[in-house]
Amino acid sequence: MAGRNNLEETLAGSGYKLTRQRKAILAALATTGEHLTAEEVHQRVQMTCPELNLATVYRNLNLLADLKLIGRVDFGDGRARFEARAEHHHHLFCLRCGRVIELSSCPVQLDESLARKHRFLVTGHQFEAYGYCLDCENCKGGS
Amino acid sequence: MAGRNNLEETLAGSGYKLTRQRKAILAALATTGEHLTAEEVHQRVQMTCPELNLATVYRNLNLLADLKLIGRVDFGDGRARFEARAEHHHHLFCLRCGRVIELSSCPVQLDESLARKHRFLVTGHQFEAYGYCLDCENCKGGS
DNA sequence: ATAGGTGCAAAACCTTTGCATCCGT
DNA sequence: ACGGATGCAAAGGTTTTGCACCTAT
Repeated sequence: MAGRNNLEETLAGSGYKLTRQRKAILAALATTGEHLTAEEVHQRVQMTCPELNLATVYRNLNLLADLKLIGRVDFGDGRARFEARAEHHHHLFCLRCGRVIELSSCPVQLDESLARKHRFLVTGHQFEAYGYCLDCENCKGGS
Repeated sequence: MAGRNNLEETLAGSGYKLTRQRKAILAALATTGEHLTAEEVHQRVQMTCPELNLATVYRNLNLLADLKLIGRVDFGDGRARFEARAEHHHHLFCLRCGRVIELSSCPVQLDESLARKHRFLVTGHQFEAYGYCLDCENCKGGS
């Protein structure tokens, strides 16, 4: 597997230092499948790195996301979320319970005709789908 | 055309008052094809309604968007933007000059198999594409 | 040793809210 | 006249920044 080691090597290889704080942040994301806000990362990191400051969490989450070592997601609720998976992918977000389902394939069809028609070079996109997971869909009408 | 009149009637018909401020805000959006932040709406409205407060702009943009009388867009830069077009549609956003191109068709293919596979009811989605418009693409390498 | 990283506190930024007053119906 | 709407100011929440000190290399 190309796990944490790969991340750490890449980080160090880019001229960035491998600090205790960065290890803790990477570990917090790597050991959960969830999509954490900076605040949540900060909370989880308290256990292994109690003095780690929230500003440092922000600085590092942004750095790691810019380096594409982690992923940054926007569920439209006004705060950024971060996840271990760095590759391009999308999510189904439950509006009721907040559950997140990862999509393995990208449902966006950006063909060349679109680019030609609008004379626009698409370099990336962001897509998130909203709705209700099975559990929440069932009790939507109920209670 | 079902223009401003329609909007005003819908608003009044929903039990909401048709104030000078709301007229000005609707007019500001209707007379531009752009996607304005609350701050930008506030600026443009100064001409016709100098005392209109920014808080009122926020209250009304949110109300109008909730009533689906205007559209709310998120380009991922941390602030909401609003536009006259209320129907579901998407954009190409130029990362260099900020130009926005409206897409007439939705390039997202959310078929039923996806819902079935993940046992998820998709009620909406948000999608924006990023890249470079023709002008910016040309001078990207150059200067 | 040195450049980069961190902690702390303060500020920036966008947005919302409480309350007294005002205005559309 | 009534209830919703507004203006003002203050606060809320997230994220960034300045600076002195610290630390990985």
